[in-house]
Amino acid sequence: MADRGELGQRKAAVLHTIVEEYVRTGEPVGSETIAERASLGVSSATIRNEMAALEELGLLSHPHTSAGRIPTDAGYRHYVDTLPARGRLKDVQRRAIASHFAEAILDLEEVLKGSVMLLSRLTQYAGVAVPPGAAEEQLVRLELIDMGPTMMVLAVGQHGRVDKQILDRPEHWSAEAFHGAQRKLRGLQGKTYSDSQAKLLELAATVSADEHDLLLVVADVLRLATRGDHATHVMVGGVANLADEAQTWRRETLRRLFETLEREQEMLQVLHDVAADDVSVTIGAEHPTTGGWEASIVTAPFRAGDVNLGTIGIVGPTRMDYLLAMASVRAVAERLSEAATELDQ
Amino acid sequence: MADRGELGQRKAAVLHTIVEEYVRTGEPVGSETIAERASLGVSSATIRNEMAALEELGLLSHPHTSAGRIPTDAGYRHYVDTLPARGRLKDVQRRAIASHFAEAILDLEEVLKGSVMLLSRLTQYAGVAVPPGAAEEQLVRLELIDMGPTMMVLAVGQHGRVDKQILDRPEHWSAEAFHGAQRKLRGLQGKTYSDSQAKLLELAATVSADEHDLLLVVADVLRLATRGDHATHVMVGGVANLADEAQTWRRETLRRLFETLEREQEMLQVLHDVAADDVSVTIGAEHPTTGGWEASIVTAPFRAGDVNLGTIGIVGPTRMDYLLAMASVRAVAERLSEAATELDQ
DNA sequence: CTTAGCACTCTGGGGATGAGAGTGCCAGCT
DNA sequence: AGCTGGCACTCTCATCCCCAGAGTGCTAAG
Repeated sequence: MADRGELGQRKAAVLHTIVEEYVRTGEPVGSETIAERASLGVSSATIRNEMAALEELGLLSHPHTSAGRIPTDAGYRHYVDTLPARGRLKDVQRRAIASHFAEAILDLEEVLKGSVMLLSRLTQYAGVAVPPGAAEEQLVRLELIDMGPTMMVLAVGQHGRVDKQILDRPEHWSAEAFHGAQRKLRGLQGKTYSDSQAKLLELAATVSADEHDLLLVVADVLRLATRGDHATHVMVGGVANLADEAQTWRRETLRRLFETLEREQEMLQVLHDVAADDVSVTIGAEHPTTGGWEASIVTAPFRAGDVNLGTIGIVGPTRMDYLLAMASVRAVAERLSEAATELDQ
Repeated sequence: MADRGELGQRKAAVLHTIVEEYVRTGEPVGSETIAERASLGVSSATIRNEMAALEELGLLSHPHTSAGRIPTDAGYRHYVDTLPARGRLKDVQRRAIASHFAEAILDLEEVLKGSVMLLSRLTQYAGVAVPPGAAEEQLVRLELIDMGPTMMVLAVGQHGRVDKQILDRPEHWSAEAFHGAQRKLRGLQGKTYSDSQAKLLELAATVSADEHDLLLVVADVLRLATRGDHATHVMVGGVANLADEAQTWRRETLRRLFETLEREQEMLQVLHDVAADDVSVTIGAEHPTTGGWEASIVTAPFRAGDVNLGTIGIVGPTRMDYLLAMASVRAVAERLSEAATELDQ
């Protein structure tokens, strides 16, 4: 067996057992328990020495003298980083995932919503997702619609994305400018969002001032749609799980957690910060925002081919079943990537 | 002063004082307190007699022998029904509402979302809303878009509503049928959703089988859009307020409350059940669903002219500041109606 | 009908206590 | 040198008791 981290094999084993036991029961774990559970062939006294050392290293903590140990954030971190194997989901869970992805995918957004709920059911935590930006998606419709006193910019993407924005008509309004703009927009159908946006800025320079304004407004709608980091809806689902009795959060912490989950901008920021190439785990105070709520985040990106589309994951207590969470998020993200890749062709 | 309900003036006054005091402090209210607060000119002994009678009537209850009284659901009901006057909002609150509706309304859906959050901030409870169905809205676009292996039905309403649905192509697919359908749909622009739906069913009878299928699919999308009771998104906002420490809910109750708030269908059902012409209050067990969570719902419809569009309101604990809640909901619903009416022209 | 007075009830906080869990350390063993 | 049994020590938590305080319900008198 290889060394785990820099701890030495036995310390690592002790740490792992403590994390798993604590996650399972919610009670601080004593040396006896570990001596029984982890088959290390040493007595509880030896375990006690190891635990003292682990506490010295900042990986464990002591609620009080005569209680067992609980992992610190750093302890969880070490545990997660030295997990010997990927978690395997149970058959029920695999079936749940399979059946969720069984039908042909029509609308990625719908599937994503469903996946968030699926993750929340699998893990009993809250599911979150950042849907794809539209940059490389092709436009199948791009319209400026006259709605009497207002106008609507409407963009429809190849994969079913629809962006709309309703705006006041610009002050300088003329039917010719409007029709001119409409015609130019029609010419952009088939191009990608970002190409169209660039093209619009170009075109805007060549036309009348009135039409110029209109085209810029449309360009701005496209800009917002392409930026994954703004004005996107963060999807959140299954938050009721966080209010479960099993969770140890105090009311005030729970409240702040819910508040953040509701603030899309803040959640986007958090999810953006924790994004990584593979399954990523952020534990408690590792992120300034989550530090305030004793929560951990497990996310993974999903892709179409090689391009990252978005992020999906879960939010739960630091005392989390990381193996389950990581396996679930990984599995769902993979299926989602397959689905998105297929859709992309 | 008129009789309040069938209780007699003094009993009603005692009940009102108990409700207000209990809502304010969260503590059971004793006879002394009432004798001081309600200036009835009688002693606490008399109040005690009245309280015993009110308890007999099922309007008050006793946590234990030597505690004060707290209102039952029926007690709150009587209180709400015999409120002497409409609540007046404080200046800050009126200003918050005014400033929220200060800008010209462009997109009713956006305004509605904002209004839900506004209500949740005003009352410190959770805001909810059922957005309008589309029945009487005019279609400004109705399209069938070829998206390769799938197709999208896209409907855009006069007031900014956008409905989309992505579907598999029907088995019997032909370019002619598709173009035929597209042409017919274009002819429906300017009509209302429900007229268009009816017209589509008519048209479907007169065309080829392939085209028939396409038109029916579109008709079904319109049908869903017009039904306020299905496939609509219930808007929910400010749920974090419900997790506040001041709320007395047990964890399990809180959890069930959140669960229901997340289930759109169930919330739609509840909000549909409690809907009324004016501000409506549903207290605790008065509704089977809310009975389970010791919560009350205050809602009001909003209208454009005379037609009901949707419902907006709040969900909070039965121990709620009903005066504030009703005044806030009423004020926001009124402003919303004004805005919607203006938009309608 | 109202009220003062009073006995009674129940809660909740404040010790006190003891069992139990778990630690830390030491001395002896391998 | 590392492991272990043994043991004293510490701290929590549940329990019990007790009492003050709040509030009631009833009675008898105004």
